[in-house]
Amino acid sequence: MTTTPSTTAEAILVHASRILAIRGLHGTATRDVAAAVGIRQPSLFHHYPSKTAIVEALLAYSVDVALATARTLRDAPGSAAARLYRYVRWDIAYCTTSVYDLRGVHRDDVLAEPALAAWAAKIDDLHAAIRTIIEQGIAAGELDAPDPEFARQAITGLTLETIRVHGAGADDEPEGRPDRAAEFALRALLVDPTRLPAVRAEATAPLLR
Amino acid sequence: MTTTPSTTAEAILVHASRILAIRGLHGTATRDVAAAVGIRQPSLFHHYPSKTAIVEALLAYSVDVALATARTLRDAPGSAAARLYRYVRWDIAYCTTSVYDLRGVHRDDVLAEPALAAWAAKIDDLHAAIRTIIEQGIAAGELDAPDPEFARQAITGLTLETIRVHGAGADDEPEGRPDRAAEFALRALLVDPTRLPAVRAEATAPLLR
DNA sequence: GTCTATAGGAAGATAGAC
DNA sequence: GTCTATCTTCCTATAGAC
Repeated sequence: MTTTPSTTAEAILVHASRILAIRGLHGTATRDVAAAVGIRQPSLFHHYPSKTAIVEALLAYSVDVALATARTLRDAPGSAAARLYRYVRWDIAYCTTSVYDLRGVHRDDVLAEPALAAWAAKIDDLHAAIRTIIEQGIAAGELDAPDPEFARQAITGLTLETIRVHGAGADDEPEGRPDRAAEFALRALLVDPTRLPAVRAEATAPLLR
Repeated sequence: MTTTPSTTAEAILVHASRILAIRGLHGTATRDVAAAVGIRQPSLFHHYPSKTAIVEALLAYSVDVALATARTLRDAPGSAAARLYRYVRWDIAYCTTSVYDLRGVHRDDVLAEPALAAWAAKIDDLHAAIRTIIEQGIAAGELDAPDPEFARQAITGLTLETIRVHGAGADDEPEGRPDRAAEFALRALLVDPTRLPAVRAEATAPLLR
């Protein structure tokens, strides 16, 4: 958060993400972004062809890696509970240690924009991969959820709110957040909650290839 | 959702809430609200003095009752786990059975608006009441959470995402949603998860006065 | 209570100088 | 790569007729 961006294009993304997080897509004026960067509004368009392109760059940063990670974990060996723990932990760590404030990027005002429909579809794919991991856990008798899709929604809500609170600037140690969120989700889903330490241990170990 | 509003003022709230849920505060144009209602844009201002006043009416509907309910449950007798279950269940049922689409009302683009700061403060009070119930549960040895504030955030995220998905129009039975969300939260927090049926039974019974 | 007309400003984006 | 100047469109809100 305190790192000075090296290029103007980077600085635009940083400041745009922060304003977007608070004011939303339609409340984020290119003039305000430019002012935060320290340039005039038309200069933005030398770096990005449109306001939408700025948001797409942030979506790419947020969604592409998450989708790849979720699919890797979906197809990885090991217990589904540990893979789910690992994903939640990774996702929150990835978003909360980023230079960008990614709170605003997954909201309906962004994803309902027709020009961004492809990103909404990618997020659907991401959700499907996470749901599959949950279903694997249920099939293996590790997890218990009456409706895997509801469990996925619950984890999404937990994750997004954790990222939101972090972005809003809570001052307690952010180090523990990813693990706390993953533990909360797994405690709610594990058939045998006493397995949580073992699941955490497996999820914290280096990933097998 | 299919009920025809009785008055124009009501119809404005219904349609404004739906557009607000998708497009956000700054993306919700009074022209679009008026068009959905079937009147011209300036006619809105006969019923509400400003666009902000429309949002305030929705915030009042959403927050005032929730705050009163949370404070009542905070001070009510009975186990804290059951009172927490009851709150989550009630909150989701209240929002998902409303004529309004309340997804957009708790978002940062609304609550960061200077004119709506009083409502942001009320939501802080609401969160404090819920956190107190969690702390009561921890003190009583019923609940286990390393950080009560984090547990409160997790429940908020779970609740908001459940309401969001409902508003987005998932077609599965919405009847089960409030209980599923409350069960998810309590399973994650109960020291002894096998007590969940007893907690649910207490939470479903009529509230003592 | 709804309308037309319009004020007054802010938005995204382009043209072209330097 | 950044600037000034500007186009065009969209916004909230007001005035006043019916």
